[in-house]
Amino acid sequence: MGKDVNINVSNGTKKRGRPRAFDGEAALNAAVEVFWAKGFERASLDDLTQAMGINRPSLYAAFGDKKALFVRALGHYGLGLGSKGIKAFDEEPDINAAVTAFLTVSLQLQTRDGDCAKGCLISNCAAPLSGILPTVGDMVSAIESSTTQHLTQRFEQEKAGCALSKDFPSAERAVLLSDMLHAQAHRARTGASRSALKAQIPMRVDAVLR
Amino acid sequence: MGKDVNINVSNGTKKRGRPRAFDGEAALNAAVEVFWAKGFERASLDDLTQAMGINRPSLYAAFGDKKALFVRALGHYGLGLGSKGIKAFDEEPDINAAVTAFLTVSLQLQTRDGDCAKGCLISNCAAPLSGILPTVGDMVSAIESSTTQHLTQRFEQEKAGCALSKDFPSAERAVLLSDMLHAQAHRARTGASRSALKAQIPMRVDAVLR
DNA sequence: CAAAAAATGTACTGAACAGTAAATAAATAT
DNA sequence: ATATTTATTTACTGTTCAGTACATTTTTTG
Repeated sequence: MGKDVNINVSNGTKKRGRPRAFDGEAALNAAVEVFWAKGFERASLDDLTQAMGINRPSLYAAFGDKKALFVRALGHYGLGLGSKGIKAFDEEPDINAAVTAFLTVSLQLQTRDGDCAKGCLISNCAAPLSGILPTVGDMVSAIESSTTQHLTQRFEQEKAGCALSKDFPSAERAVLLSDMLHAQAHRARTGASRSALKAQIPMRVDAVLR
Repeated sequence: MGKDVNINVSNGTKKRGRPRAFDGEAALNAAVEVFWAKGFERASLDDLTQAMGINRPSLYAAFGDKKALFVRALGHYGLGLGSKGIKAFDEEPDINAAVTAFLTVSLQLQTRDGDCAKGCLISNCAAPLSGILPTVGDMVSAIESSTTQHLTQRFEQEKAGCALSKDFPSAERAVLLSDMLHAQAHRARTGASRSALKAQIPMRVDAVLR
């Protein structure tokens, strides 16, 4: 298979030993899908190794045990798919359009086509584990407070630019917008259709921006 | 043990056979606690039977299998603990106080003292199972749409009584209030303190009532 | 061309788990 | 009294699962 040369990116020297036959990022993407669809407990190692296209010892060597893999998958999701909403938010110059884009892009993810998992890996799979795998609870809190801070900063900028009134409670509304995201994920998980949730976005935007 | 007489409540005639040595409602309450704390998959039958104070065959005879027990526990929670918020809502004549009470009483439940489970059995344990145990998804939807309808009716009454403006979008705001409940549960589950969440209640009430 | 290092493939292990069989106990019905 | 019905007790069954031992393959180092 692998006719590649092992390159250690940090200093350019070649790595000893047999090279990996799989792409770590692609494997993580596959793990995300499995955990997202089945949750932590129901995702068996057979499910994971099959989806990731690697065998068990490779998984353990690369990622540690199942809990560590879940943590890696969660972080990968937070930086990848899970951040698409906030990126869309950043790209909209108008604050109303930005909040709308945040919810709309997130909704696309929460109600994907096909038989893939609905909802959100963080809200629906990781959060329920909070009391059980302590690392997971801390990670969820960290991801969310980071998002909230980011939203708060943007609201403060808009106040400076007079797009929002001077007494706009930025931090509170950032929490509220984050709550809207979780609520949307909850509805998507429990079967609400994309069109039904899309119709609710103006109401949610209004709740955030007054 | 049981020196009781078997009474069939429906017609007063005595029931054949050995009487049950346990109280079905108390057993369900115990099952609720176990599922709430551990989730469906991590709650083992040893956990359940120990907490419920019955042995395995009695559990299977009384409730069916583990899935059926979860469904029963979920329904029991929905009618019992899970409805305390809506009851508090109904008892407050002022609409602002009612919405506040709805969130406050729910928060007590979501952040109980001791080492018991935080959050909500519906939001944090049942909803994640939606795609996996179809019955559960349908039950969650049913419980929530019932709550939303109830809230909507009250809002409409308040409009008739002029406590809310004529153009108040009752149905939308009922959904929004239900969303606030889920968001609070999510925060509680992931470690937010009761006092921190209590401080956010006025903001959430404001989002619902304008 | 060895020797060392690192990854892969196969097959296994011990534990935990959901569900059940069979015997026993406690009540009512005739 | 005896039979019938229903619940409890104990012990078991077959399966699934996370994690690992061991041999093999592929690479770099000397």
